[in-house]
Amino acid sequence: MDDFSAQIYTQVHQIPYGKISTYGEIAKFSGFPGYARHVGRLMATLPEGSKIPWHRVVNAKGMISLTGNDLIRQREKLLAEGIDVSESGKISLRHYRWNGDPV
DNA sequence: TGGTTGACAACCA
DNA sequence: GTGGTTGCCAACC
Repeated sequence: MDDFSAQIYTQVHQIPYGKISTYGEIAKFSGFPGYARHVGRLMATLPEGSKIPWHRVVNAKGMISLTGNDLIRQREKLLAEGIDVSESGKISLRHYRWNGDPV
């Protein structure tokens, strides 16, 4: 557990219910601008029982980058929080984007 | 050591 | 809105 992952985990954990953010923003807010890919890699390697709301993190286009079963799983979680997600995994960033403000 | 890959981002057509 | 290209940075092979 290095500082980078710790910061990312904390930041993602700060995303309030019903809100989402992008990989790039998460990285930036955590103090590591330009490390968007690493945020994605971190999410990909999260343990199943993790308390991290990884499903609230999407790419800059506001779309889920996953495919197949993983995409469905994330979409279901978001829908359960009241976030509108299209069948293709597209989200209305305009309304659900989190600006990084503390809860 | 060096080329490839990736849950990305910004830009352009 | 969608699809292709380029830039990034570390992990992976």
